[in-house]
Amino acid sequence: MTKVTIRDVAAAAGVSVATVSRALRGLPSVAPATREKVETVARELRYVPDPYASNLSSATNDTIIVAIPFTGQWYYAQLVSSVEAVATAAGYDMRLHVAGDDDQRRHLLEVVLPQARRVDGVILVDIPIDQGEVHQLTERGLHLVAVGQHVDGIVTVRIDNYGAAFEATTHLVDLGHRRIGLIGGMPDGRTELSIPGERENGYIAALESAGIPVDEELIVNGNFSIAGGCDTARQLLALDEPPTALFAISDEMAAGAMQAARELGLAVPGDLAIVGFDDHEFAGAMGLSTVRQPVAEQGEAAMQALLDAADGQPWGEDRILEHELVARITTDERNGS
Amino acid sequence: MTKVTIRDVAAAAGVSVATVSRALRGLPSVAPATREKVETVARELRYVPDPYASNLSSATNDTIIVAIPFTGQWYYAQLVSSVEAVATAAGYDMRLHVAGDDDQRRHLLEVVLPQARRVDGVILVDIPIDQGEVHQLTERGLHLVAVGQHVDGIVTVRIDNYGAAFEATTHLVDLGHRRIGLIGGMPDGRTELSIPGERENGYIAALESAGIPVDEELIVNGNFSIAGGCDTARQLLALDEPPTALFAISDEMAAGAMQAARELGLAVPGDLAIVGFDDHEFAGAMGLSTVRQPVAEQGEAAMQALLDAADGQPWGEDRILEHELVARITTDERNGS
DNA sequence: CTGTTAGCGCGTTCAA
DNA sequence: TTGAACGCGCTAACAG
Repeated sequence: MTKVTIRDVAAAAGVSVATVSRALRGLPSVAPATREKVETVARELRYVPDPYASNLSSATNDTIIVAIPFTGQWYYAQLVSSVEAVATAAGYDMRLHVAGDDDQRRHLLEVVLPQARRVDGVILVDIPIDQGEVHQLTERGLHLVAVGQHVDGIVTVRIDNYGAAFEATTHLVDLGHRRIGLIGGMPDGRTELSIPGERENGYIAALESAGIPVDEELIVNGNFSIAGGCDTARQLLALDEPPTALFAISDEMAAGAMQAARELGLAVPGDLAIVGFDDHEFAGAMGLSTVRQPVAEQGEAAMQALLDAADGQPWGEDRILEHELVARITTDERNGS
Repeated sequence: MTKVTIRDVAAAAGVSVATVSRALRGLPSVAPATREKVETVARELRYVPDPYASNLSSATNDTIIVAIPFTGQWYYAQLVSSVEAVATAAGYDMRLHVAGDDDQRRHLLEVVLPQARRVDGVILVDIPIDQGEVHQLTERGLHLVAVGQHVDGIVTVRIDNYGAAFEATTHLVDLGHRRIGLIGGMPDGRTELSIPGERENGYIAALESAGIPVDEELIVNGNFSIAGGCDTARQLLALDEPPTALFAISDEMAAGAMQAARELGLAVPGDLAIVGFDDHEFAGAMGLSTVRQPVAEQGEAAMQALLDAADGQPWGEDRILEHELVARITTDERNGS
């Protein structure tokens, strides 16, 4: 790695390093001829500033951290990828941090972030945080944005999980179902996510507003995985009075439920209707009815909110994006197969 | 962001900054008592070294770049995630670079990487690179590792794509199929990936070794997407003499094919058998027969190869990992539905 | 074993 | 408009 430094450029251009620095960053007070000379030389020498050195001396950082609970899941991958696009376009570096269980969460919020150097913003995706922690971090000058679940005191980008679950359940009710199972619950190792609860409340409210009694037996925990969805669906379908429809609060779990139905020889939607949540890229191919949430838009909005905050704009209300019920084959009444 | 520097620690501990640096990094020549004192003070002050400053002065970097053609795809997300785990454990920072089309690829290889500062290794995932470019980069001191497709002169981690495709096709032949369509081709905007060709060759060889003539009409380009798989499957099934089985060289395309079959009212595997490639997380739930390739292992092996290279070990042969045919419902002869 | 002296490569004062 | 000097926070070389 031969390295061409700002000094080499200065020498070759016959000016001082300060002038090179100014010229290359487009600062005003540089004679046009000088600037052009410097730019030419820099290009010839293939000079690129060392970001470490430059950040070190300028005390700016232009780096943000995105914290997610899990890696490898479609939803988080999409989200991160959309944040990254906006961040890169704005000249920011993005770093990823995974904080799944409560220990990791605490470590992130109380060790990594408070001590983080060269970081000016954090996007917390489905990461619970209490007011004391919020205070500690904002006082340190960190800008915070939450995605997914609401956090008091900081900008939150999310959808209406309650309303979306209400619509999904009502869709099943409208098809005539009265025994509707809910595959909900927390991902493994988590206990304090609010999103599953919000969706469960939407489910319950929809049943109540349709005059259908809520049966606790029909509410199970599928831990947000395909395998979990499969297991819990099997369990629900083994009940004395099994459900005729299932609402899974993630498409992974819905896919698992479809697998369980197939293994049990049940026709979907003939014997069992299924609705998922997210509109995973595979949902269309599987014919899975689901609630679409705008994943990339949430990532973009979150990064934009961070940029606004860094720009000195005060935080406003939660930014609530639109969801949409997408009815496909797994709830198609004309399709009995 | 109040910042506590090494000087604060030195002052509080009553020693010099050099001693603090040595003590905290576990270097040998430090008195046990001094070390303990320094460590205590550092902990109380919540001191963490600034990585930028430390890299700047040590001229080490401990950063690698992973280059992938696309973002958001399951295969690449898994791979990156597994590289990241090994990199983090080894104390390396990982940066991600997306180089999809040929312009981006050229920009990466001829601008970003040659000029990259503070980077000591690159993992190229399905990124073609010619010998001149390899030379230019290795001469600059960069360690290179390829994943997916073979590259002359550098360590490559991959599977036997030819053999895997041969097995998948033979599986269909063994089930009695003689008209077998291939959904292959390049992802949108790419022209020089070798993997699709290798799999296509495996397909052709399997047919020939079974004495089945190769029909060019049955070989189509699904550009590695769900939508592409759906479109091309529709196209194949509309032929005068349509195939009774399809081999798609990615699970996404296979899923698209399943969707097309359903829309056309064809039973799978009764009317149409389907085999995919990758063993995507959704393949099990869909009952899709496929070729499993060890995704995470490839990422781990690649990062390990990079560490070995940084350690001065010479590159050896290609590291070829095992694949495995996973027969599920879409090729189950007992299942006519 | 420890402290002092030099930088790493850059941005940012000040004078000039 | 330009340049010299200083400092960012840390590690490396040398003394002692």
